[in-house]
Amino acid sequence: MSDTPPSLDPVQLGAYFDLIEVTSLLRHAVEQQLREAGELSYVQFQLLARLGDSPTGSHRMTDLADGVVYSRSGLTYQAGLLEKAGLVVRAPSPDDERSTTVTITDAGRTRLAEVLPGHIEVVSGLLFEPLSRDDVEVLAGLLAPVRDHMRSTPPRSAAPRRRSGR
Amino acid sequence: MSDTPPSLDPVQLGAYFDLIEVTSLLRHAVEQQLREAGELSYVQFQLLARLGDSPTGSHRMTDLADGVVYSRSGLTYQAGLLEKAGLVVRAPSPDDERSTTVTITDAGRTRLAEVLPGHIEVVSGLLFEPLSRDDVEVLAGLLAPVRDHMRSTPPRSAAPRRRSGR
DNA sequence: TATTGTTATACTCTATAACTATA
DNA sequence: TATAGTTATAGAGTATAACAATA
Repeated sequence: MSDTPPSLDPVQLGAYFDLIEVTSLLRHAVEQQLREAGELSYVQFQLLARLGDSPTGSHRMTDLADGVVYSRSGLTYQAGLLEKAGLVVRAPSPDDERSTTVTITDAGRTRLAEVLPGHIEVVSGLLFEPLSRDDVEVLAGLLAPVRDHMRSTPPRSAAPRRRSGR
Repeated sequence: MSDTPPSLDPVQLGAYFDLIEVTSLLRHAVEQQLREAGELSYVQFQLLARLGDSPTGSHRMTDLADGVVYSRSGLTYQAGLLEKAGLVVRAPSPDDERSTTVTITDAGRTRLAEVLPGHIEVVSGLLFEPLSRDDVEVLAGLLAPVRDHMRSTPPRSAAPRRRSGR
């Protein structure tokens, strides 16, 4: 509580509101598509996509928790659902017995492939339709630094127990 | 399933992912701030802010439901919470007996004022810090048409049949 | 002791459908 | 009949804290 003047000019305010509104609507539409096309929540889709992107098809729980915003117990819950559905498997990590390695299964990849086209279609039709190629490039150029800034600011998933340096 | 080429180029994909990630992190931070500073969920804050912005301090339930994405029952639930907390009042509309008019109370305005500085500080520090004034203007210029487009797209259940040129 | 992950639990939120009442 | 809103209910998702196991 020092010298930060808390105010947003009208342009900032508009950008902020539009950002929230746009992603809210987009998320809503995408979640519906994922649910209908493949019985997946958005978080589950993100996890599957992340695993599918990995060269090994695997990630440690902690890495997934850092990538996806939520808490560890939340990740355990979601990973449990995915495992129950046969889309991933969990196994102790070879190098560190404390860690759990999550790996996407063939069924998981299949499910991902089933869902992806519709997903892309929604995003394409809803988000990118009114944007030219140049627009998209500009947008990407604006968002990347913001993302980096947010990522570098506070550690997320590992909730600091007691005194958290700040 | 034939002529729809569902694909996003790398730039689009990056923009999409960054958009989701950025708003996810932002939302998370903002929700925490709102909760700590004023016992408000984000939806509740949006409702209060919308009412506070109105010249009359009032809106019909339907208008609020249209503004905030969720279902009517969800709005009833949230409005109930706000009313229980004394931040809004509900009354039958004078002109249309079916409608309910929601009005922000003085306590609601006070709460809003308590929460707003911290809210703006979070948004400012997290979203706008890495962006210049020009950047923000460009961003706003990109988001506005997207928002309009999304708002004007009525049903998105299962109508992916459109392939215009690209 | 610190880290990784799980479990138990409690709670918030959202959606669906049935219902009331007004137009 | 159509619209506005509420209620009941059921389910998904998240966070917190306590816990066990490994480093």
